[in-house]
Amino acid sequence: VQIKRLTRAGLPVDSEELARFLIGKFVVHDDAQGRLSGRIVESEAYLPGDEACHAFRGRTPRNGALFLRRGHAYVYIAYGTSLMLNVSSEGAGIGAGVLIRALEPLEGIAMMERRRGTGRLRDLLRGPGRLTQAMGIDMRYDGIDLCDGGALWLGTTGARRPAVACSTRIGLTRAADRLLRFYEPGNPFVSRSSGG
DNA sequence: TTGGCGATTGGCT
DNA sequence: GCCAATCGCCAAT
Repeated sequence: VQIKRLTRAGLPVDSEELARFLIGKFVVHDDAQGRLSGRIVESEAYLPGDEACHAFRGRTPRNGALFLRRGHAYVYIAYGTSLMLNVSSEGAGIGAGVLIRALEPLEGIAMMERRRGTGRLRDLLRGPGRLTQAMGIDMRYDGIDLCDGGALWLGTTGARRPAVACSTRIGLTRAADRLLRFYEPGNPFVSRSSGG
């Protein structure tokens, strides 16, 4: 299967549309030791004016990447242990993003197994903290452009858009009832079969 | 300077 | 399903 780079012009301009659009697309990391890739099966949108969005209280040293024009990586540490990968999703100066919550493994599975310390395929990329660990995505990628030909990028095979279901976002206390989580129904690599 | 609080995970019941 | 571990961030002191 040939994966082609997505350009910025190919990304929807709206955050919620981008979160839907990314289901069925690919995250690719051209690591020094080889290519790692997975198909996006679950995402969440964090919108401008959304209380759950890290950008809600304005720009800070941590969340600066959310304010870059769409198609940049925002990487942060959750709970002191897990790294989260997001794609900035609005114009420059507007803080919003899409969290990548789960991938279906495609390439580099042996390296993912080593990094995760498990041979269970289903546990490699299911969950936002797991997928960054397996793919070798760390804080060095915070703020990088995913559309500039670099080592971390978004791709497509040109396949037909899959079915997409939506639910409430996972793990939130604020704005917990908004239907901004998107996933491919029935896909076993989705972190949970439904939201709240 | 500090303490409360997470966009989670893994282990155990 | 429940719960503790873990630590950087940032609002309030």
